[in-house]
Amino acid sequence: METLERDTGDSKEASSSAEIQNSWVEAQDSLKTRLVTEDDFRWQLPTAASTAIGGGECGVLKYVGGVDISFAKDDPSIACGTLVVLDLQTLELVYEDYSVVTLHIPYVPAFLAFREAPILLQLLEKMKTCDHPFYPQVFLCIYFLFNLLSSNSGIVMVFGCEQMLMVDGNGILHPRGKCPPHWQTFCWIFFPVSAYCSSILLNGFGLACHLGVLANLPTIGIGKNLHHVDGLSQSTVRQLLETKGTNEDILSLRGDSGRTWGAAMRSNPGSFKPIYISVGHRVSLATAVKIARMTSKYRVPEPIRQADIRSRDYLRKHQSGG
DNA sequence: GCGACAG
DNA sequence: ATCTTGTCGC
Repeated sequence: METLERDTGDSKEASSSAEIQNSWVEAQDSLKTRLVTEDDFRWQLPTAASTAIGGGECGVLKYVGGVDISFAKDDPSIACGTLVVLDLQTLELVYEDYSVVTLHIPYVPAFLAFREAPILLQLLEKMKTCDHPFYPQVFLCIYFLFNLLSSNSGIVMVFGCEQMLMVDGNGILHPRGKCPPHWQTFCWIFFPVSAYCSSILLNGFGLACHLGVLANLPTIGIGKNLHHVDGLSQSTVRQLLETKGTNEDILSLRGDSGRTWGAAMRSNPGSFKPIYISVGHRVSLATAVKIARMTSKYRVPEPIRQADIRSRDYLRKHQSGG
């Protein structure tokens, strides 16, 4: 039987892939109970008025982070994790950091986070421990206290109150939330209380959710391809976009069950290859779409695109020639 | 039973 | 995720 290696401190245990996947499912379910799928942050999105005044006031979202991972062409186990932070107004880069590591966990569809989250969390931790000029220092102390009092995760994140993170990968648009058609409606009518509890568990839990919960950060998930779920497929989405014509560039991703998993957005009216936006953590879909739109110069929003490009460049420069 | 399956 | 050439268009 195929086995995967698992690091448990000093000793390495070999477990069957089925066992490991079961433990991954448990971990996802447990983290999922802490997931917040509505707006839960202190800042506001910049408006025309706030930018006219200058955009420097407290409370207006000023920075957007982006994370991505690239891989070496010769050795797929060598990876470069990247964290960038862009100014939301100018889309200029204000921070970048890289970490080249060897990955031992394979990519398994629906369990991407177990492969990629550790390296990305490490970059976020590192940023937390260093002071950076664009950090709102006042919030930093308050937020730190708040985290100390309320945190039940092992990671206390101080990212400031005016930032959020875009993740290359999905949020709740993820297959573990799959449910039979009309099951949800049935439950809401006859068992409203348990349905409320289930509605939490029915969410998928992709990389963006995983990172958001562990780092206690607002996150949104950006997929460049669709992870098929609840009857949704790339061809379905393209057909729907075609029937919508050029009037609308945004499409709500409603599955067979009636559940909305996210949104498909195309930057160009003529392009039928959209990006897939979904809620990560502490951000509603409406807000996620707004932020994706205001950071999109090209098909892929800038935070993700910059992380993507720079990650590949960094790996190229540092694997050959030093 | 078989295929599909983010990065 | 990565390997890949040119080509068409702003």
